[in-house]
Formats: sequence, C-alpha cells, structure tokens
Amino acid sequence: MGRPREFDIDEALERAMQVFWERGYEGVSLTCLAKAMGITKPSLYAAFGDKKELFRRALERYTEGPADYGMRALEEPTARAVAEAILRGAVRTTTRPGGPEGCLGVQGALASSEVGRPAHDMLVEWRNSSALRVEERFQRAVDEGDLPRDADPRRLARYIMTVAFGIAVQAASGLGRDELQDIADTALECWLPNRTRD
Amino acid sequence: MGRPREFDIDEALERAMQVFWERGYEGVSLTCLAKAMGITKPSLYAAFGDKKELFRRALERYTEGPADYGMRALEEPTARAVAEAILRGAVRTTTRPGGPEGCLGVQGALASSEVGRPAHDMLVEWRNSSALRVEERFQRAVDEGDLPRDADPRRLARYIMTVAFGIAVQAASGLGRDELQDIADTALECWLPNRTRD
DNA sequence: CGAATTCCGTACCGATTGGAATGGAATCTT
DNA sequence: AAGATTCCATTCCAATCGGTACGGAATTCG
Repeated sequence: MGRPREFDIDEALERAMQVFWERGYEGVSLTCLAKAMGITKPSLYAAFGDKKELFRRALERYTEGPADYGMRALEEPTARAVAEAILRGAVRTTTRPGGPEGCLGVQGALASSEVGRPAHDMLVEWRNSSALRVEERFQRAVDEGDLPRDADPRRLARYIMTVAFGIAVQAASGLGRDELQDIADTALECWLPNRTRD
Repeated sequence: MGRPREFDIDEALERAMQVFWERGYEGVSLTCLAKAMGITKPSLYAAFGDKKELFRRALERYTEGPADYGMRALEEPTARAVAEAILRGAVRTTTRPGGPEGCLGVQGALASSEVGRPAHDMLVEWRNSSALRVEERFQRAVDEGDLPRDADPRRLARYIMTVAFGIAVQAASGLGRDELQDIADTALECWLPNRTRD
C-alpha cells in the first residue's frame, strides 16, 4: 500500500557497490552516492538506513556477486584446485573490464578515521572470515588425504589469502590481468605436486 | 632573525608520519594532525605547506625510517637473501610494537575520493617504484649467475612485492608477527634452492 | 632601546559532511 | 470518493573539513 518507489532498489544497490568498490567508504559522500544511484538522499536514507548500513548491503552484494568465486572455489575437489580457483578468481575480479580495479574487501577501508570505523571493522571481519573458510576447506583436504597429513591448513590458507590480497593491492597499483596471473602462477609453482595450470 | 619556532620540526614530522600510517591520508583531519604534532594549524601550515605536502614529507620519512629495510635488502649478496630480507622486513615493520600495524604505503590511500587523489597517486608511484628496484636487483642477479639464466626478474620481483603487500594487508587485519613470518616462510619455500632461513 | 621579523594562538572563512524535517504527489484499502 | 500510507524533492541542520586573517608575543639586528 502507499506510493510505490520509482527506482529499482536492486539496481541502486548495484550502483552503490560499484562506487564503494572504486572509492572506498570514506571516499564517497552521501551526495555523490545518491547521484550515482540515481536517487535523492532521503530516498536513499529511507531505503537503506544510514551510510554504514548501505555499505553493509553493498559488501553483501559484492560477496555474492563479483566475489562469489571465493565461495565457489571452496567446492573444488582438491586443495590445489581450491587454491588455483581463489587466485584465478582474485585476478579476474580485481581486473574485470567493467568494474573498478582492486577488491572492495581491500580497498574499502584499510585505514580509517573514527567515522570510517564501522566499514573498517566490517572489512577486517570479512577478510578474516574468508581466510577461515579456506582454512577449514584445507583441513578437510588433510582429513581426506588430499593434502599430506603433516600439512598445516591454517598456514597454507593464510598464504593463499595473503597472495590474493596482495594481488588486489597490485591491481589498485595499475597492474594488468596478465601480469597478475603471472604472479598467481608464481605463487602456485611452489604448491604441492599436482600442478594443473590451464 | 625573528622569533624562533618553539617545536622540533623533526619530531613533529615523526608524529605526523605515525598518524598518517595509522589512519591514512583522508582518515586524519588537519585539526587531529596538528594536535598529534603538538602544534597549531597555522604553525603546521607555515612549516609544511598544505596537507599533501606534509604527507609527502611523512612518506619520505617513512621510506628512510621504518621502511628502510627495502633499500637495505637490495644490498644483500644473493637474490634469495634479498627476497628474504624484504619479506622479513615487511613482517617486522608491519608489526613493530611501537608503531601502527600495516604499511603506510598500503594503508595510506588505497581507495580515495577526489580530494585524496594526491596521496593516492603518491602511493601508487611509491609501490611501483619499489617493485621496480627489486626487479632491477633481480636482473643483476641473473647477470651475475646468482639466478638461473631463464629466470624472469620482473615476475619474481612482482611476486615478492605482492606477498609483501599482502602481508601489510594481513597485518592491518590483526595477524601477529609470528603468523606473518609463517606466511613469509611459506612464500619462500618455493623459492630457488638455497634456503637459508634463520 | 627600537625597529624589523618571525612565530604562536584565537577566531573565523566558505564549502561540504552525514543526516533529517517538511510538504506535496502518488497509490493503496475501504 | 475518502482516508491512510508511502514515496519523492526541496530545504535545512549542526558539525567538520582544509585553509587563513589578524593581533600579540618573542627574538635578532641595528
């Protein structure tokens, strides 16, 4: 009941995600955000609450959209394939032609003032929980005999995630897709035996 | 001639560097900056020019201070030792007890609005030139026979720097020194034969 | 000592920040 | 059609942003 909204809330959120991805949390004002979303500030406020709530929604959308390679990678059959999928996904996502360079989870709010703290904390948690899921997947690989019994899942997961985050930083520094894939390949060269590079 | 300044300009710059390191360029206001430096805004403005000039000075000081491991690493005798020194330095600097966690070159302004562009550009250039110097060092290693003739110095350098930047991100996510050193060790395990871990 | 010079502190500048109040327009249920 | 409800647009809010104008305090040179 009542007057229906004149904008598509999903499309508006998509725009918001793009802008946050490109400029970070504190790097965008509500005014700029509203303009990019094609709506006015009150509409934004009514539909999404405040700025940090909008950011949370955008981060959620990012996780299930551009960064869904993370979840899908965990379904690969071997630890090696998981690692490959993560790094390959990181390369592709941080250099996708349509979108901003880099990773929202890294760019968003690495450093922040007090007002940027909510986004900062969300992203720290986002990065750490990602690493944790990879670790759990690698633990399963050890249990299954896919990884050697003496392998350290946490250490391997942290290594892969570190390279992935480093790739995001390098993408923000202007490196291209091929160069980043080279880096990913280098990181994988030392990985356990069954190399299956495409 | 004239009234002498009542604060130590070197110490003030040190404070500024610390704050930029911790909160990034846009994350600190001039007011907060001046307070941390123990001086007033007009004094700051008179001594350092505007905010981006102060940031430039702070970045300079960072390069020659906490991040001097980068330059010193290049003087190591072998490529392997260079790589080790870089990663070890990254670990130590991003987790030094006294200072902020992470790396000024990474934290400062990965993502930025228009007003943060100067810092953003400075840091992109800083990261890229760091990688370039490592590449040149590795090229020398190839020339000297320290690295195999078919090694790709650029690729190796980018890999090492990617891991180093990734370490900085992880430090900002709260990982401790030992955990980061584990990551560095893992990254080096695949490195060429002569492992000389301490 | 006195003039010139430089620095410090306060108080303030216009612009922009995240957020909200208000009122009219559009749609639902009754 | 009437009332209730929801949305949109303008306008405004106190606070803060980076950056200054100005007057008094401290120092050196003459």
